[in-house]
Amino acid sequence: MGDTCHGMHYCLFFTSQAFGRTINRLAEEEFAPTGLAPSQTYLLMLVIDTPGITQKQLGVDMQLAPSTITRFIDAFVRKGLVTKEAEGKLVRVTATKTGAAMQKTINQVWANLYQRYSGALGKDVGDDLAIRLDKAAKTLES
Amino acid sequence: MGDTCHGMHYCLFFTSQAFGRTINRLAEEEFAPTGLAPSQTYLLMLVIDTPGITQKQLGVDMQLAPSTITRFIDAFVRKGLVTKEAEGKLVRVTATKTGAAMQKTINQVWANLYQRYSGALGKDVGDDLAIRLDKAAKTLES
DNA sequence: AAATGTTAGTTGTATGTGCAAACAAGAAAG
DNA sequence: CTTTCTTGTTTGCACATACAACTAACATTT
Repeated sequence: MGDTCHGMHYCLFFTSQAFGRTINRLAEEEFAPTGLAPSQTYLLMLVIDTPGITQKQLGVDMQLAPSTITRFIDAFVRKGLVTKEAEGKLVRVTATKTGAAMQKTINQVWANLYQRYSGALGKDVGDDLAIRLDKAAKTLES
Repeated sequence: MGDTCHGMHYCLFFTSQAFGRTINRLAEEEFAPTGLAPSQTYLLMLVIDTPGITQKQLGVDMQLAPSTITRFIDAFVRKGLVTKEAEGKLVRVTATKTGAAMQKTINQVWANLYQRYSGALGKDVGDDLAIRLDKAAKTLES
């Protein structure tokens, strides 16, 4: 034992990646009705909840690179889900009526996903893990 | 609250993805000396530690799709780090001398990564999180 | 042992994601 | 006020990764 990452299976990097892939598979199944990938669904929710949010802020919230946000938002524009509005060097993003109308579906599949992993892990275990991960991500960023 | 995933920031799917991206950035920095991406480094470690391991098993261990394993292993073969040996429908993979020689470097960068996130999060917090994630991933798979 | 099903691996293709470079708008410094 | 520095966004490229369709080897059933 000592102070290295060994016991490979208990290295935080690798456990988080493996867990991420596992829960991503569940999410893709449950989010299929939205026609969007899970990460994109989350992005759309952020836009719906915060009209006029900047791409910069979306990147910070999701820990995604600016270029990734650009591409996702452009895809949403093409699908008519959001509008972009330049304001100086900023780009502000707002959901269209079509985009906002997806909120109900999103809430539904989201609840389904929650039920699914909570059922397997236990509600308290899952919630606790989510809180720890959120906190840890914020700590590591600084 | 109720039984949905809201408070988006405390949805296990999204917190795990955001955390995964954050720690992946750290890992890419620390693993740079190996010349391999972090996931590939882990894969190579598995092969070094388990000579003759099948590609199937590697996929299970890392929660990666078979096609991904094929491509990573083929890249290793091209770099002369491992050899593939067909045994019926199985493919067994073993590190070459060159591949095995990387173990020392890998251990070093691994220790660096561990130091880095343990320093930020606290050793016990990080270790605990890794154990929880490992357990949760195994639970969700079944 | 022939037909059928199952499992491991591969290849084509598509998407997610990041980095580096370019660019444009603001801000700061001379 | 110009020059320089910073910041938000975009675009070109590269790589990670998955799925679907395919092949090959094994296992089961009859």
